[in-house]
Amino acid sequence: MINLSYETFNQDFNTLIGDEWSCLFDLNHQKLNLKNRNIATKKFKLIIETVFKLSNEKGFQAMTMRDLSQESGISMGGLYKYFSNKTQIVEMIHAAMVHMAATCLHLNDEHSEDPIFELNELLARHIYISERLKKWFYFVFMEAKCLERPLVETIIASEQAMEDAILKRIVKAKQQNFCQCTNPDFVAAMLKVMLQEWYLKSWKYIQKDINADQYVANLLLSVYQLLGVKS
Amino acid sequence: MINLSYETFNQDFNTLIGDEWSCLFDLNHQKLNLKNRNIATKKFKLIIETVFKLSNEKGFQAMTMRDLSQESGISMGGLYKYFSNKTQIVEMIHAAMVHMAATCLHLNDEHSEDPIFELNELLARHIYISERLKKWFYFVFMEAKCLERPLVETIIASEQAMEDAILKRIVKAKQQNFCQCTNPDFVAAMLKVMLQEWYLKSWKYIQKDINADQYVANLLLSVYQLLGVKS
DNA sequence: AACAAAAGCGAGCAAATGTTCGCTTTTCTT
DNA sequence: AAGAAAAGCGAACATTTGCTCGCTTTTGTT
Repeated sequence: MINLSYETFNQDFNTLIGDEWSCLFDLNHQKLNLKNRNIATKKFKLIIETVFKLSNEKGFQAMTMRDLSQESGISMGGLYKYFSNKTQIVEMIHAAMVHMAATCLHLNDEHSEDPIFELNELLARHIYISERLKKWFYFVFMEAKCLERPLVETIIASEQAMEDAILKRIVKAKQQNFCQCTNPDFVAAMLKVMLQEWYLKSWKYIQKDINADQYVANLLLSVYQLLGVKS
Repeated sequence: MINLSYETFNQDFNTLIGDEWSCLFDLNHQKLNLKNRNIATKKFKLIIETVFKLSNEKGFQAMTMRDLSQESGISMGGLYKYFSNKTQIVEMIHAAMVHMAATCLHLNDEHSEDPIFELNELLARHIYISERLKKWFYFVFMEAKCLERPLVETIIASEQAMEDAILKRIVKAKQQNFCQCTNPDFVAAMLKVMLQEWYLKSWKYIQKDINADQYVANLLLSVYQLLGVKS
């Protein structure tokens, strides 16, 4: 029913974007006066992964610059070559994530005739990108409050956009008599929340030994059950 | 199919527990040397509601004691009569919430023969308690990281317990041939996450004018669809 | 090898933050 | 009404925290 797998998605991601850290470099090296791409991407990797680790342990606000310095092994002064202040760390992470997600997740791609197929593909793509950028999604979700108001609203809006995109496909499927769904809004909310579940509770699925492809399979099965898809 | 409503639940809550603020008083007045119940419950209400408000705006960590003082209109010294340090605020809120939830949510009540009915009741009860204690649930979910490790693990464990309780009823229903469910784990995760959705995204449902009872109705409909309940 | 530019360092500064304590005001009992 | 106890106050203190800047080390080019 769907011709995607995490394997192939991940290859696409690699060719399309490369890796997360050079993306960070590309988006920020100008204003930070970073010249050596090789050094800088390595440092970005080290710093941001440490930020993820410490934020995960006690939250971004509670993480001090001294914590970050000690844990990453980079001095205070050294750190500030890679961002100009603490809140900019969150902004950088958010901006890079949005950039990467937008590059490979095409909400408006509707080249199929079958709205159910479109829905499946939308869901699968989102699971795959959040699998690849698991820690980024988790971080942005948990620490969004550190951002400025307008940016927070951007995040809420893009969440809503995903739910709307799901809803749109369900309604379309219903109109075209592909399914019988009496509560499209609720089903859309349910599916969107299960997209978040994948990166918010990833430890649970690692523990259960369920990978992204298996999760997608479960999710698509639920789509059929919830929508009452006619075979 | 289910004889519960938020109306009746709320009445039970009031007779069983009274109100949130006197609960806070009862649990803490000894160690804080608070004598006047009347004054103290009013202050607790004022302080904790302000904590909810400020935490909601920028997070508990980012909220300073001066913010809390200014917004509540209580002096710094005055505040410290109602808790002994900042982290104790989170602990107090958490402890009171657990106490209230445990008092009126009985995970082990299985007096019915019908496991589907039991499942419905479990879900409805949880929606209702999280409706009543909406801000408490939201706060604890968002600020759990401020707590000590063992307490955080308590929270994770109780979340897992809810999912397990749901799963148990699904499996039971399947064994007794009430339904045909091929992915009980996934369905259990889905239902639990929709319980959280109610208090994490409450603004969405206020906006859509969907109340707790309507949400429960939607949820129970999904149970039927996901489990393939035989009529 | 020499030199300039980039990267890295960490003690030190200013501001912010949690908490205290001596004092005043309110409350309640007798 | 008087007095004692509880509640409330806010300036002051010690610590923490984000951040800078003069300096050293590393890197890459000629």
